[in-house]
Amino acid sequence: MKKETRREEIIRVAAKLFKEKGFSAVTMRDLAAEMGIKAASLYNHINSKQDILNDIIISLAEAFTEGMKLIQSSNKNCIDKLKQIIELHVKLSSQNVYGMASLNNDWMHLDEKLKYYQKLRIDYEDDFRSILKEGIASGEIINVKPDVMMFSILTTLRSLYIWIPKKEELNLKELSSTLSQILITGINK
Amino acid sequence: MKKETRREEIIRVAAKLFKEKGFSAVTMRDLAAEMGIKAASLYNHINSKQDILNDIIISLAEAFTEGMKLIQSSNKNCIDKLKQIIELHVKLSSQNVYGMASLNNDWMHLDEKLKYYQKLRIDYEDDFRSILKEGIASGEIINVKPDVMMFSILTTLRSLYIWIPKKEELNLKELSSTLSQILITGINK
DNA sequence: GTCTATACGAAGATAGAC
DNA sequence: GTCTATCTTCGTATAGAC
Repeated sequence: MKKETRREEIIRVAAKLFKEKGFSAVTMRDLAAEMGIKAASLYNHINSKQDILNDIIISLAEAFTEGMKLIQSSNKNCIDKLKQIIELHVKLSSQNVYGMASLNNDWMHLDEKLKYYQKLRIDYEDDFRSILKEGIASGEIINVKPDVMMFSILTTLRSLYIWIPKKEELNLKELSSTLSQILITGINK
Repeated sequence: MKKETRREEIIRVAAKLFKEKGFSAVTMRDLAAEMGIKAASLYNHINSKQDILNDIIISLAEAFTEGMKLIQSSNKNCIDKLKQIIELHVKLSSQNVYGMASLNNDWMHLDEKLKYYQKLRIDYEDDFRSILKEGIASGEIINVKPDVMMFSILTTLRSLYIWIPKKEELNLKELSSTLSQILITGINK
């Protein structure tokens, strides 16, 4: 794999700080200190603090969009598509725990990219809801409000970043299948 | 009901702004403007910006703790206790949508109250987990990792504030029971 | 690629008049 | 209870030397 550029290193470290305190509470001096350099030096690699946030959030949002498009175009049934969505969230969240925090909590601080981000998010949710509605129509899924189902599943998946780093072992395959069981078939006997 | 004091009004308006932009991104000048006064005037009613956050978060966290203690001391079975927890979250979240945002996203900006908040949260999660473990022992609940179950249910409940204000009708009883169905018995047929 | 020096504005908060 | 005026610190960002 390619060596990490200085810019990528800055963005990675920034995401970690953003997760701990949020975008607004992290200063360029904080970030520089964490990198072991002076704040002014950061500007040789990035244009602005905003640019860092844009990069973190948009690249992740696009990864989710791409994953969803792949799942949609598959010929699986709806329950299997849901399982694939769960796997997608587990995979992307575990690969980029810090970025997921910004995606969830700091998207409102995007500037030029805000509209674009919001479109990606709405499209993603529309695709998700479509899968649930198909499942209801085909009889695979219970006929209760798809909005509430989507909200329930998606907020769990979107919060994975909070919780994944706390688990030592972290067998991702196992986590995906446990989550699938809980989210799809429930917890009662 | 008692008339809202100026201090309570400030805290209510602050919580609304904190939900939109986060604690760190809201300035005392923003808050004053929203109140129709000057920033200096705020300090006749509150001691500091920190104080506002403390008030918002701690009062909510204590309400959750109180609710959990009541549920625990009841003689219901575990599934019914879970349903009561869901009702508790729906109730408190709908009563204080803005405060829930701070509770979820800005708790790390607490100062003196941080330790106390963290204790309340950990105790709450311990109580929640105990209920799940009892349910597993009694055969009411499937025998999969209680941590993953708790995470899944609790993150959904903690995110209700994002979603509740978007629903026009908002029949709280109905929302609680739909959520109970989805979270407890799953979504598959 | 990093530094020092610095510009410029905005932050939280206080003093004291009305 | 609110105002104006102000203090002090800290924010992002740039210029130019090394």
